[in-house]
Amino acid sequence: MKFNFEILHRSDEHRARRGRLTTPHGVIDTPVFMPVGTRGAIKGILPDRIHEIGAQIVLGNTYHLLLRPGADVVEQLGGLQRFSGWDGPMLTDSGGFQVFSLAGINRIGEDEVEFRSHIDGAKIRLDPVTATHVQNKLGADIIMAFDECVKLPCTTERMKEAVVRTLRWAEMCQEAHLRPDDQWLFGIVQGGTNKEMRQWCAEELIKLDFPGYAVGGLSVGESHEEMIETCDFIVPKLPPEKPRYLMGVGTPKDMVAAIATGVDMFDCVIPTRNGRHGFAFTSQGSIRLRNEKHKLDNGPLDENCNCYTCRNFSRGYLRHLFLCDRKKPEMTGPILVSLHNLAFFQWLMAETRKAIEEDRFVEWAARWAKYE
RNA sequence: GGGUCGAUGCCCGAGUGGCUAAAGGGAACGGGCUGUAAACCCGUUGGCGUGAGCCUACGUUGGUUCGAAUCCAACUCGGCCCA
Repeated sequence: MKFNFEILHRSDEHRARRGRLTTPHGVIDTPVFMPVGTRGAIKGILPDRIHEIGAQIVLGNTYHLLLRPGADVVEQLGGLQRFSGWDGPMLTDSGGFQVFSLAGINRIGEDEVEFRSHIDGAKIRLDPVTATHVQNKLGADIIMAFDECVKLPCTTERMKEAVVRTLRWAEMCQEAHLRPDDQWLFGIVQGGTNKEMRQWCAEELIKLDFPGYAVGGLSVGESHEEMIETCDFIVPKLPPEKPRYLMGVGTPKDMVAAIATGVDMFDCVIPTRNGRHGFAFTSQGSIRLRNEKHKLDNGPLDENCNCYTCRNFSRGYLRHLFLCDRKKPEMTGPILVSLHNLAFFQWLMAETRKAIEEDRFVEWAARWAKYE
């Protein structure tokens, strides 16, 4: 049994689920937060620390790895796990998000997207079949359909166009998929905050019977309330026995609220990016380390955290690492704060799982609704 | 002792009659970051006022002028050169 997903606990009071996802490279407890390692590395963090903080799965990105070093290179160097020194489960994004995030320098055709490489300006073509085959070569346990993520707000016509494309591409990805026994391919529900679009997209994808479903196209500018409202509408319509993944989300508040709608998986660059920028998440709220009030603070980032950073370094020291040269912090600072943030996100998920198991999720979620 | 150059906001430094509360940089302070083109980007930084605006500021004192950081004189301090 290479793959399996089981719900270990649920409650009648809410839709949060405590689950377990089994993959060829290991077991993942859900709800789960997946650190992002776009180019085959989580910026600043070595794999042993990723294990230490309890992360069970990390992300990679098709677009970036396709540009450099190329899917063949990764494949010949043993696949993404061997290549990146991470032996646990992995998930690769399809590059679909780059269609959106690199908007303005790309052309979207019926069945392909042309990018201008951000590295050297060369024209890069990506299509559903290529994106799938690249992900087959990279070898992650979970791979994603190549979708189109539209920037919000947008017209209904534009959204419909993207959903039509996403649906057609989803089927193409499924047909092109070369390793269905080793890699689970997830479909992605698009539709922005438009419920009609969301429902239609979900219904059509469900007909294709993917082993897991993602909700894409959120956290792209809409409010927290709109995002959660959309999840609250669409997540319960996804097959309950399959994993649900809310892509690109999010903040602690976003994630706990989304778990309440039935989401099982998250990924976000926020803990690492913000960590590099001197912004720490803690159980007591967030901290901007550059702020003067931490200058003489000898305490850890988070009294309740047991991560390497919190065990060994004070806020005052971390602040110093960011401010000893404002233009170019001591690299240890970004590394230590990224590590802490990831550890905090793992702690948050572990505690949330426990809260679900112990039937005190509602109370737990209320606490995080007020975060920040 | 003689000559010469200089003294600008927290620091460095531009400006050499009005468009100057004064370029630019540093430093300090603050904000942003949600499937990573991001160890990045953006603000604020004389005082008071929400604001129009008012006040105080370009070493000191005095002068020229409608008007001076900018021109003149003396002085104070500093750099360099000559004795």
